[in-house]
Order: sequence, then C-alpha cells, then structure tokens
Amino acid sequence: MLQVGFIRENTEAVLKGLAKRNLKNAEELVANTISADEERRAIQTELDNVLAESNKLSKDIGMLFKSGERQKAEILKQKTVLLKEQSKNLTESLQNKTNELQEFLFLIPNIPNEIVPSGSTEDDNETVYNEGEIPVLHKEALPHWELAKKYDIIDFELGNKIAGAGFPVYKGKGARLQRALINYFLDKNTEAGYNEVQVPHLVNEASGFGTGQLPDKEGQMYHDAQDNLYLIPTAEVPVTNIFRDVILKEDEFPICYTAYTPCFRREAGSYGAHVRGLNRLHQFDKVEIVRVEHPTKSYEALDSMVNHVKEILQELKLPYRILRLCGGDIGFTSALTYDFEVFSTAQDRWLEVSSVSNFENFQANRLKLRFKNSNGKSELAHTLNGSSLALPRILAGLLENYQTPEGIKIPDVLVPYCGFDIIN
RNA sequence: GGAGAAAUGGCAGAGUGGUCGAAUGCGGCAGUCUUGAAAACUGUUGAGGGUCAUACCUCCGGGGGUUCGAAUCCCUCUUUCUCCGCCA
Repeated sequence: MLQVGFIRENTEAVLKGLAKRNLKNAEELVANTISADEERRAIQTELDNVLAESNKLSKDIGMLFKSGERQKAEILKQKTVLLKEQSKNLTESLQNKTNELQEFLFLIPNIPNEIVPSGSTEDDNETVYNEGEIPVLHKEALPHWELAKKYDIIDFELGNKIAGAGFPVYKGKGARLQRALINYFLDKNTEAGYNEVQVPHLVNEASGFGTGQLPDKEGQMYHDAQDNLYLIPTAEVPVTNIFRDVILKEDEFPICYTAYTPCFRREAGSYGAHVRGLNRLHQFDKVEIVRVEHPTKSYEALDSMVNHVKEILQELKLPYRILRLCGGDIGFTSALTYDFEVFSTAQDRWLEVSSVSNFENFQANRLKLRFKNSNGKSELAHTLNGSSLALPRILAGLLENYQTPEGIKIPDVLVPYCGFDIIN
C-alpha cells in the first residue's frame, strides 16, 4: 500500500507510474484517494477539538468535586452532553471516511521503477540475460509427465485420488530428488548468508493483509473458515510477517531469511495444456529468500539476489533466461521484478522457476515495518523476496533436459544429496 | 476439552475511577569526570495522527460498554501461565 502522503505530494509521478501498469481509472482513483484523505483529516481535526474541550471540562469537574463545589460541577456536566453527542457522531464519520480511504488505497498498486519497460502482456517483458545451452535431445525424448510415469517417480493419478488434480505424489527416486533439491537450495542460501527459518504453513488474516495477498488475491488462497486461517501461497507471507509491527535499528540491516515451505494455490481459472504435469500445481514446494533492507540499499540487494539465483541455475546447468517484467505483467505489490525461466526442452517452452522482486516500502507500509533512521525518526524499510527456488518446474526442467536413452542423469551438484546419479 | 490466574513502555515492575502517557529499577542515548575505559553523577529515552512549528488528539493485549472522566469497573475475544483431562 502506498502512503497517502506520498500520493498527495507526488501525484504526477504516481499517475505516471500507474499509467505504465495500464491501470484503468487511475486518475479517478487517485483523485478519490486524495479527497478522501483531505476529508478524513478535516474530520480528525474537528474531532480532536471536541475531545480537547471535553477533556478539559472533565478535568475541571474533577477539581470541582475535589474542592466540594458540587453545584458548579453539575453545571459543567450539562455542558458535556452536547460534546459527547458531537464526538460520537464525528467518531463514526471518521471511521467511515478512514475505511473509504483504506478501500481506495487497497486498489492502488505499487509504482513501477523507472527501468520497468512499459507494456501490457508477458510478450512485452524484456529479456535481460540468457545463459546455458539448450540440449539436443534424443529422438524418443519425452515431456516430464511421460518421464514421471515411465520411471514411476511422480504419480499424478494417485494424487488425484487422495486430494485432487494438482496434488501429485512423488515416489522413490522422485521423492528423494525433491528432498535433495530442497536441501541443496537451503544449503546454497544459508551459505550466501540467508538465515534459515521454519514457519507456519497457515497464517491469519492480518498476515495476509500484511504482505498484500488480502484483499487482492482472496480467491487464490485456500481458506479454513472455521478458524479463519489461510494456507500460505508462498513462504513470503509468514516470513515477511515476522516483521509486521516491528521497528528495527538501522544497524540490523541487512536482514536475510530463507525458508522452505510447501505452497498452496487454488489457481482458479487455469486450465489446459499449459497446466499439465508439474507446470501448475495446487501444492508445490519452494525455497524462498526474503530480505529487509535500508531504502538506499534495496536495489543493490535485488541485484545480489538475482546473482544468487543465477549461480544456482548455473550449477544445475539448466538453460535459463532472465526477464524484466513489464508494467502490465508485474505484480500488484512490486516495483521491479525479474523472472527466471528455465527452458523445458521436451515441451519447447520456457517455465518460470523464480521471481525476484523489490517491493520498496509498499509491503512495509502495510506491515508497519520501520526502522529508526539517523535522525531518530521512524521510516519504512524496504522488503524483497525471491524464489530460490521453486521445485516443480526445476524438476520438470531437470527431467526433460537431463534425459538420455539410458535414463535421467542427475546434475553433479545434486548427486551427493540424492545418493544416486541416474534415474532409470 | 474443564477449572483458576494473568496481559502495563526495550526489559522487569508499580499503579484499582480524576491532575497517569503512566512511579521505580535495569537497559539505551548524551554529557560531566578520566590519557582512554569502567564506576559514579547529571540529563534524556514509546508509537501514531496533526501543525511551518507549537498547541492538540489517540494508544496501558484486541473489540465493545458504563461514566462528565477508565490502565483502573462491566462484557467479549485472543494470548500466556498453573492444575486436571486427552493425545502425536
């Protein structure tokens, strides 16, 4: 959520940023926000004055009672009746106006960074980096869902029976490979200075709002109505919410966390060939990196996160590219996002395996995540996160790109984690 | 799940209807002293809104209520602790 003050003072820049996102009604939305804020503050001031007066009267009454001047006190009491009525009404309209303002603010996405390319669809994303060779596969090469069946390492039908579509069962070497990847990713992340944490897989409403999944993506999360808890769509939610309502000291930066969690997504509205196999699941595993940074350092941090993910993909020897997302494709809360895509040779398409974003202070504003700056003032921190990495599509890439007539080879770096070097 | 107790500033902990945003101690910060440090002493030290700056307003776990006035009384929710039950 943007800060109202920022919108008020940088209206032009805000509108320009929203235009890059192709946000409809941006002008109207911003105008409404600003006027709601003005009205809110006017009501607040009025209420404050009424309260100040009635506070003063109350004090006077107290003193009169103390000195035994009951009659005078009674007279003052009469005067408070009207004030009470007024403050009641003002409080109510303040609440309404605050809610209204909140609603507007919830609808305004983050302002994209200068270097975010304009554009409306994923076709307008800018490829900024490309590495790795696309292997030439043998004639009988198969897409990963066929390989999974052939070697009996992932059973989609079985998952179907137990839960439903999009909940695969990993078996034997497939299960072991999953575990190997999780451990490998966590080790790489901790070596790079990220602190490993284990967090709840269900979160409350406040946490959902804190990172911006609510109210924006309500329908995308599984929800337990009985206890009003949400299954996490990404570790970003519980990990970033560690810092909800926190005021950091400046010397605590940088804060780097990593966590493995399963992720749950309803994926309402996604069907068809592109969601086959591991391409899109309701439950999948992901290792996430999260950083909390000083505002002047967050883009440096973003670069270092990008380089870190690069290094992992290099070690896995997977062909990949990095995209800078355009204004139309970038997430609601993000100011700048780099997507990593691995080439899935047997499907002849790119699969997103990581998304690394700087949210600047957009999340921090909702989270109330601040630090004491050198002037002793509280200032919003910047938050970032990225996948390092998401398992299923890495797995898909590995299975497809490493297949040989003899079986699926295991990348060297994973062999110690797997305890085998081929799936056959 | 049942019974009881509790929730106050970074921490500990007082405060049971009025002048309490809150005693005191510890911690933090600044200063005095010191070659420097420690100790001692002095001062300072929560957050948000609002203002050019003041003023002023709000916040004592969350929400609601009683009252002219609530940290303090009532209701409710949440959390923690103790005991009992159940149990991976």
